[in-house]
Amino acid sequence: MSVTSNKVSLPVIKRLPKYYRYVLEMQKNGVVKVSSSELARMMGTTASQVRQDFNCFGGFGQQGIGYHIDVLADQISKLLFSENKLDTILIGTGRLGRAISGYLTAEARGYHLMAAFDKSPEEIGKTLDCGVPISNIADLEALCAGRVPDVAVLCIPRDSARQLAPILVGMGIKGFWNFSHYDLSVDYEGITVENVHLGDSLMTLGYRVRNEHQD
Amino acid sequence: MSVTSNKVSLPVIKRLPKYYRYVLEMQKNGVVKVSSSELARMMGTTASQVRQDFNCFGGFGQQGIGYHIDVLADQISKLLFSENKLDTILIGTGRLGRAISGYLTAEARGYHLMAAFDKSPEEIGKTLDCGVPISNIADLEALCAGRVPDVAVLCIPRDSARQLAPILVGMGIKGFWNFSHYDLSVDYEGITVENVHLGDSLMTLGYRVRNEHQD
DNA sequence: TAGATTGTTAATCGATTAACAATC
DNA sequence: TAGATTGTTAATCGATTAACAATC
Repeated sequence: MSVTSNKVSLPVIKRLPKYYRYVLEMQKNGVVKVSSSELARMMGTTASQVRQDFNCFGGFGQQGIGYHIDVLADQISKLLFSENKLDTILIGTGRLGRAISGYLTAEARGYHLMAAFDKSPEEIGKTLDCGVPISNIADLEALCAGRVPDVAVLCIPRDSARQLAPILVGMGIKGFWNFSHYDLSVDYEGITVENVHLGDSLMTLGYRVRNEHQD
Repeated sequence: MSVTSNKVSLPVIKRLPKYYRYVLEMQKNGVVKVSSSELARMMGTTASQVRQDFNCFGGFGQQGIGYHIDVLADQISKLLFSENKLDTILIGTGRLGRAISGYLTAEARGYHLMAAFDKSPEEIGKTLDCGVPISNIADLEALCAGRVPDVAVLCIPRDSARQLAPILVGMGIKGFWNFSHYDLSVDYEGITVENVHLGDSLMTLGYRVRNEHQD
């Protein structure tokens, strides 16, 4: 029942939020139990994979019966969200940064935005919609001296991210959600990076649309 | 030299934009050639993989010499961008939609934003920063009758995306860049979807920060 | 020619899928 | 008990890595 701790593979971890969405939806609709094959059809995968995935965490089901939605929802949410929210800082409050900050505070569970930073004098001193003030990026280390953030969200250009990276890593931040065109994960091994490169993603889509759907 | 067309695997395609970034940067810095091992170090992978990847497209290098930066830049850009930009529509002009539209028109190559849609009466009639007017989502099919978009970017809630999906697929749109919490790829096989689920990505990061960096 | 480095085939590794015994 | 469905081991599949001949 508890995490077997034998290091769960990244593909499995990345599927957890998707399981969670489908489970929450079924729960909302009053569904009580689900089989691995039903869940597999929703997920677009196989029943085998569903069972393998859940058994990475000890198994959530009952032989002969299936999976109870409530158990699934409870167990997966325990995996995805801990009791303590992750202290998070936002770096870069441009258009994308602001969209992300709204998302972070309004929709995302498990994160707490403790500060936001920008280098532009026009931005500094303003306040985000969520009430968090925008601080001078120069004061980053001073303002985080009392409490080291768990996670930094980077919405700044490539070169700025590159400059800042050693400072952020040096501060002891362990996780990055990276919208910069800069690959933190390559330069700093050992830290956890979730890259969401909008440009890269668009290029990939373009390639596939052109090459996989020949007109 | 030309694409061997034997269906390139998705992992390879997804690495192309990253290769492209590093190659462009080297080109900017006046670097003339690079070896597979140098490129591998930057990418965080092996020289073998670099050579395997490039050979999916016929091979861009010279034995004994390495890869000419100019050749790489030229070949990879040919793979990633075609002569004709992809006609693109944006659906949902909220905070995230607007950030994406700015990105799409200002920074992303290979795409042309032909129209934007929203259902909110306050939004309809306004104009995005890039000059594209916001149309009523009810007029979607009428406005796209003349030219079917290649790609749709969805920045709307889950339920709206679900309602709209059959219409969009029915219109003949082949590619989706999906910021909704709705998994188009599962319900409509055969279409190309690039999912960029901000929430999922955050959940994954949280799991990894908590479990891979035990304090 | 000798050294370097690619292109390409072979080996390994890991993730997915299949099979089946356990059990509700 | 019989049917259903999980947990788990085995087989397959695909992607990554290693090895080496080709060649600049």
